[in-house]
Order: sequence, then C-alpha cells, then structure tokens
Amino acid sequence: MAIKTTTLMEVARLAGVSTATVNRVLKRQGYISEEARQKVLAAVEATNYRPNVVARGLRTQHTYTIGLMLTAITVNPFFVGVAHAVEAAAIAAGYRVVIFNHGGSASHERHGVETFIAQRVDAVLFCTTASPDNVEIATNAGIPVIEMERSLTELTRSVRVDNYVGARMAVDHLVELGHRRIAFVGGDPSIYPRDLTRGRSVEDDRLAAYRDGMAAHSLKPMPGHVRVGTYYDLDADISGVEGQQHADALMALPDPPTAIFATCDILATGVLQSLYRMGKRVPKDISVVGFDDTIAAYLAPELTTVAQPMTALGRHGFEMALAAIEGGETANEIVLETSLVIRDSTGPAP
Amino acid sequence: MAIKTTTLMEVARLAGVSTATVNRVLKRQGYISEEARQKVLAAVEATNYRPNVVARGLRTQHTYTIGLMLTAITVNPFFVGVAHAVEAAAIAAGYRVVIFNHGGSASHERHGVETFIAQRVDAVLFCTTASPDNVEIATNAGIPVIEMERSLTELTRSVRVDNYVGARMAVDHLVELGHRRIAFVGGDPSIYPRDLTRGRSVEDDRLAAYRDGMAAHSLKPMPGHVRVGTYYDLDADISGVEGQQHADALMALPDPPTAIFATCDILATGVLQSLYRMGKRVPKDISVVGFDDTIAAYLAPELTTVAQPMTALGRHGFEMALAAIEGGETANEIVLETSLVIRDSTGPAP
DNA sequence: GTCTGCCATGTCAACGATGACATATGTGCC
DNA sequence: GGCACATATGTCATCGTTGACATGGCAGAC
Repeated sequence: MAIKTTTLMEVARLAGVSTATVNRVLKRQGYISEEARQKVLAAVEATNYRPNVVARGLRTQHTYTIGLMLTAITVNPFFVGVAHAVEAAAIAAGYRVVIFNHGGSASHERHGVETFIAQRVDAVLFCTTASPDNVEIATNAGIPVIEMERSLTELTRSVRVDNYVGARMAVDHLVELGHRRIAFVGGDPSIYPRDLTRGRSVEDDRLAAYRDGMAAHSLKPMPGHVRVGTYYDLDADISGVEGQQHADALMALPDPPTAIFATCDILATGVLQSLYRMGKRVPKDISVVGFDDTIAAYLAPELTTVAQPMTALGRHGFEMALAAIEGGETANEIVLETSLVIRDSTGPAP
Repeated sequence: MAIKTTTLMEVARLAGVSTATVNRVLKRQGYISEEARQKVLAAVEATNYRPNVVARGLRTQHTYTIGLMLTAITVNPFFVGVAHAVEAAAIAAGYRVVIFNHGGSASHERHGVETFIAQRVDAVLFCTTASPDNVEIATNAGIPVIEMERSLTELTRSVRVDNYVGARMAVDHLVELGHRRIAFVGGDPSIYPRDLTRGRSVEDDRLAAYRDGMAAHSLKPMPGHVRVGTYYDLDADISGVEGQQHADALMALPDPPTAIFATCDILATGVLQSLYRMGKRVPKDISVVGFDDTIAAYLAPELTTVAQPMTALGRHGFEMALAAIEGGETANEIVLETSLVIRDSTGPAP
C-alpha cells in the first residue's frame, strides 16, 4: 500500500544526468546548460516527479510545517477564524499547518506538543494553552514558540488583542444609549491560565473594563449583575446554555438590567434565546452586546458585538513564527485593536 | 534556528549499546536483556530523546499522516464538525491530520493535493471536491482516496449521508403540521460536481425529496416556491445573505408559503432574519426547517433541522482510510442516516 | 565434543534529497 | 604556453531510523 513515486535518481537516470544536475535545475541555482535543463524538465514531466518533502525535511532539518495548538475548534468559531487566517498566511509562504485541539486538557495538550516535536515542526503557535508547562516543553526542545491571545512566559513572542479597550467600547456604547443597569455575563477567569507577563487573563481584562467603564460614568453594577461562569462546556461541545442560565437569573432579579454585555458571542446567543422565550424584545425592552463577532451577523436580531481581528491575529502570529524560523525582524509583542460593530441588538434604554 | 534534538545514535552511545538495541527496546520487539533495557531507558530519559518521525517516515515509507480536503472550514460549521471527528479518530489511531481548504477553487485544490503527495500522506479524504481531476491525481499517485459526502468515481470508497430520506423527513414533518404551501430554498446544484456513481448531487437529492414528498401528499409547489442559489458566497466567508434574499422574495409572492424548508442551517439563518425583520413570528405565522444541525440550537427560536451525523461521517471516513492503508476490511460505500430534530421553529399551519 | 536452538547484540545498507567539493571544459588575457 | 576564471556536471557523505542479516555466547541433547 505504500505510495510509489518517482525519485530524483530515476529522473536523473532518465535524463542521462546526475542527481545534482536535476537538483540544480529544480532549484534554479548554479550553472546548467540549456540542453541539460530541457532534458531534465522532460524527464520530470515524463515521470511525474514530485519531490519528497519527508526526505528533504530530514536532510535540511527544515520541515516547512508549523504546529497550531487550539483549545477546540468546535467550541468557538473564533478558533476557526484564527486557524483559517494562520493557514492562509502559511500557505502563501510555502508552509503547512498542523492543528491540534487540546480540548482544555493539559495531558492532551502535552501529547499534541510531543507530536509537534516528533514531527519536527519549525515553530509552534499556541492560541490558548491548557498548561504553561507545555509551552516550556516546546521551548526546551528548541522550537520557536509564539503565543496568541495571551503570553504565559517572557520567553516567547506574542500577539494579543486589547480586550480591555474592546470591552470598554461595549460599555461606553450602552451608557451612551442611556442604559444605567448594565449586567456583565462572562466566562470563568480562573479556567484560563493567566497572562503571566501582565498578571491578568482575557476575562480579567474584560471584567476590569466593565467595572472601570461603569465607574467612569458614575455607575455601579447592581447586586447580582456581574455573572461569570465556565464559559465553555467542553464535554457538550459548543454550549450557549450557560448564557441562557445567566439571562434567566438576571431577569428574575428585583432590578433586572436594561442591557447585558456578554463576553463571547456564544454566551450572547444563549442570552438572546432566554430573552426570546420570555417574550422580551431586543433591543426595545433590553439591549445585548457580544464579543468576538463570530456568529453575530447570523442572529435575529443581528448582534452588536466587539469584533476581534481574527485574521490579523492569525497573520501576525504566523509572521512572528516565520521571523523566528528564518530570522527576520518582528516585535516581541503585538497588541491588536478590536472594533465595536453596532448592529440591531442595541438601542436606547427603555 | 534548527531544532536540536537527541538522536537514536546519541542515546545508544550514552547507554553503551548499538542503535539496534535502542530500537528494540523502544519498539518492544526482539530479545533484550533486562540490563540493556534499563540502560537504554535511562539514557532515553536523560537525553530527553524523541523519535524523529521525519526520518522514520522516510525509512518506512509510512508517515502516519492523512490529508483532509475541505471546501472551507469558515464557510459552514458542518466542515468543522467533520474535521473534528476525523481528527479525533485519527489521533486515537496514532495518525495526524493535515487539513487543506480549497475554497471552491480547482486550482487551489490541485495545489493542496500536490502538497499532500509531496508530504507522502498515507491517504487522502475528500469532503467535497472542487474537481474530480484532483481526486484522480491523488489516485494516480498511488494514494488511497476516500470520498465523503459524494463519490465522484467508482475507484474510491465513500461515506455519504442519505440526503433524500433526510429531506423527505423535513417535508413530511411540515405536511403533518398541516402546511400546504411549503417553499424550498436550496443551494445551486450545479456548483457542485455531481456524484458520478449515482448521477445526482447532494442538492439534487434534497430537491428531489422535496418534490416527491409534496407529490406523495398530493401537493404541488406554488409558482416561485422553489428557489435555488449559489449556497455559499466564498468571497465573503459565511453568508446568510442569500437566505434573506430568498425569504424576502418568497414573502412578496401573491401566495406566500406558510413553511420554508432551507437545505442548510446557514441559509435558514438568513430566512429567520428576513422573517424577523418583517415582523413575522416563527412558528406562529410561518414555520422554518433547516438542514445540517450546525448552529440550529443557537438560534432564537431554536431551529428544527435535519441533523447530519457529522461525527459518524468523520469516523467512518477515517476508518475507511485506515482500512485502505493497513489493509483491513470495510465496505466500499457507507450511507449514513440523518435524523429530524424538532425544535421551536416549526408549528401548526396558521 | 559438537550440534541445535535460544538469547542478546551489533553492523550496515537502505529511504530520497541536498549541497560541499571535486572535476572537467572552455574562454580570454598576458 | 600558461594562468585565471567562468561554466557545467558529477561524486558522495549526510540527515535519523529501521530491520534484515551476521555474530557470538551459552544451555541442553546426542
């Protein structure tokens, strides 16, 4: 069942030259007579020769492959967007991407990192880590590591998003619309390893921005209006159920909010479903803002959300990896901006 | 910048044995004295040895890698589900998966296939092809090919879903609820290469099931009630816009439908948005059914849809590939069943 | 004692591509 | 003629792992 393909040697034999000559023709380097080139190209054509990148990788110690570590591509379309962007950038540069989903488990992630090392990937991109130890394992193996979304160690370069400013825009937007009772629905900050260089997680930043934003407008969250949970139900794949539960609880309070800021579009989805069941109209009765801009445009009403620059995140991540591999110039840390996309789920306070 | 890792040779030297002995210990085969085993294991531990699968792949002509060709993972969560299932099955069997998104372009797909061949993947899984030629290229290179979702040639094994029965269930469900004016919103059947062994595309099957289902209940589609389009707007990533346009057009007809069957959840999303804007209530004023069960559970109201067995599709696809690689037994064609998931978007005809 | 068979270990040629180095021919110039 | 240099091509060790084959020791059978 092994794949049978032509080798350089066979091409050389057919063309009546040495493998070195064939190699020179294909690599377009060194001196080659026009006659030899024609013979080689004809032989390549005739034999349907395709270079064996496995052999090349062994010889050159360069696999043109990068590993991309994700939490779980099924759990949040955010990862799909990032993965796609990384892949597009990689393919354009002649690299391949191998994706591994750790699903939140440090041991799975460990296995993925070992796989990457065994494969001799040229670099590893972590977009969310289950354990900082695994980042270290890759680093210790001599593989350049880039961290996306958060930086766990000072050893690695990173690309992240300015979650604080993003969340702040969401709050400011709601306040400008006249809302005073604004609730916060977030993920569990402790489930994520913290960004060690800054001492805060993504969720910490978003929550801090919410509190600061409220305070800046002399507002104070009402009792019970700040809700955090586990964000993802990894066992049950994507789960907006948590968003529903949060919204159910919020609307049962004596002073229910007139606006809800959810720190993830999937959570916001659950919020919208809960409100829909209660017969609340959005945004007439209550406004909702999400975060990510993943499925926001597919909901009814279309969701106002803080858009993450997934494409830029992926592209910069790959470019940093490339710089680490081939020795180019890059910043050690890039912070990207988010933008507020105003759609139909936010309106004036009732 | 190259990764520096221990080699078998270094482990052997440290343990004071030959590489063959180290290999025997690690592979647990052949005769090894307990003493040698201990020395080797200690040396492996001390040097942090990790096998180089690149070298192994060259030597054994077996890379433990399979290529997965998709249209575009960002365009429909269906592909995410399938990719995840393939990956899970592959990892459990000690294989790696390399994903390539052709985005609907035959030349991109061609490039992806060439990449797979150059990488010497052990098998290729096509989940939707841009061109049958590319399937042939892989086959000609001696790589086992499995087709998912449709089979283009008789040369390959395939796993597909029974779209006809699935679509028929949707129609029957609506008829049972008392609907007579049921509209069909589908993708463009011609954009997809047809299933050559059966002469029909996925969309053909779904449309045929709709027509047959209507006829079986002595119903006839009203003029303008059958709408097909381009399904995906690949340039603009996921696009539910088309679904909106279809619904806008349908509701402007003199005899608007009381139920709409959309052959993709993303299309259904657009339909729901359009109806929401018009102030139509679902399912009180009009019922909607989707297909895929990707984001159906995240919508408000939750969408009744025909669930595709994405996990089974991916698992069987990988198992067929494994059988082709390692020479096990499998069917040449597997047809999986769909199921109707009744949620909140369908109700009695008004 | 030597023959057979079981253990235990080592040697070495692949796998296919690469590129440093060696070799060989031609051209121009003093 | 001899030298320098550009042109053109070939040889071969190397990357790390694998496994067929060879080697050698030791026990028990004849």
